[in-house]
Amino acid sequence: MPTEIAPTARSARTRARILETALALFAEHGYDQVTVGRIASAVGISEMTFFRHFPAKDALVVDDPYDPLMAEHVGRQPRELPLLARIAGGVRAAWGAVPQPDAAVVRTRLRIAAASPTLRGATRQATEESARAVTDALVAAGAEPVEARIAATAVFAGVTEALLVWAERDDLALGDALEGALAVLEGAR
Amino acid sequence: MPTEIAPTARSARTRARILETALALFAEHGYDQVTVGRIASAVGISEMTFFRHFPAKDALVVDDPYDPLMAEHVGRQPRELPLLARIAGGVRAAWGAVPQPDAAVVRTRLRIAAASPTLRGATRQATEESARAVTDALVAAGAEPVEARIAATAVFAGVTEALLVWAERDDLALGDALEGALAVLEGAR
DNA sequence: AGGCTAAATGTTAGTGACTAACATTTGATG
DNA sequence: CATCAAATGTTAGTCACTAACATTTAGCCT
Repeated sequence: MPTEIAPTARSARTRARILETALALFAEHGYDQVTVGRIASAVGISEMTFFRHFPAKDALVVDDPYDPLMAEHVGRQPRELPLLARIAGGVRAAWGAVPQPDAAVVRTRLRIAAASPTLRGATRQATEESARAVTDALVAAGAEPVEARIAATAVFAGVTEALLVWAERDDLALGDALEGALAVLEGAR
Repeated sequence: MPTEIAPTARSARTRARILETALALFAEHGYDQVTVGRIASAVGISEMTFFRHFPAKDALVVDDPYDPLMAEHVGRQPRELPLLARIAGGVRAAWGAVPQPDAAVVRTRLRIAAASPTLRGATRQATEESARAVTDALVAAGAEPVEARIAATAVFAGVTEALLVWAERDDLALGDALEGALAVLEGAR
């Protein structure tokens, strides 16, 4: 029998309980005020078990599953465009192709992230991986590697900033915030 | 007599010794392998004294004194240009106006930073402040605040990435690396 | 030179994120 | 129901960083 890759149902349940409990505590008291020990005891597990399900405290808030999709769409953009425009266009296309996430949940996470300098750093760190995926796609499409890397980093930093701005507000649609950022990054503003 | 603002000579000497010792240790063993305790004992001081001179371990590597200058030059760029181009132009102008730093020292620091994920995060975090300074200058010059913030974040992320790329190489002049990044960010590529 | 005072440094004790090694429980499966 | 692996627990430790309080050092005035 091959090694079990998919997590057990039990494991998945524990993980979900940790996440749920932690986000609620963060939203109420602030990320930095809630220790891992407090989360663990609220869930009814040991600290050690927490770290078996999440590699770090910040992994509770920072997560970013869209990289491959964005890389794919960026790779398909017309090569004549400047790099920034190709990436922005790819992000726009990927956004249109993905099921719209639950804005309330995303906003909760991003608000938590925006409120803590520690977490803003971790969030930016996470964009490094998105940028790398997109860089690779551009290079595969013939772009110069250093230029691709710089352009991808810049666009994702800008998009991340737009998400943080959006999270802080109540009067803005997620799609509009994204579109505004992409316009800036395409040089339209 | 007014309160002494400037640090004492003794304090400045201690600070310099810490910095020197630490950078040498980092360059030899890697940032994450060198504990604060090790730095302190190499210098011949207590850990506590270390933290009196530097707020955190990463402050030894991450430092960034050019913000006001860049904000000033960005504020002077022609308002008709797109935001990215204004900021890129301002960075270019500021770079021309500043005494060229000792490339070897800068490279050492950036190499240390590039080699550790922790530190790359801290470096990016530090660019947040540059971006804010420039954002304020743009807003003062009439730009829309959210757009300015996104553009500034993107440009500084790109420039930072260019510096990290440069540090990894031996065959590239600092000015050329910067110029290449600015060209990308202006949409010229 | 000799003492005064403030800045610099040291000591001790603690918190919080994380890790390693090893023991125990739990649950699905034959 | 016995079994075996996955999940969890326990204990002990490291490292960055902080707080409170004691001690030393160095410039300065008489």
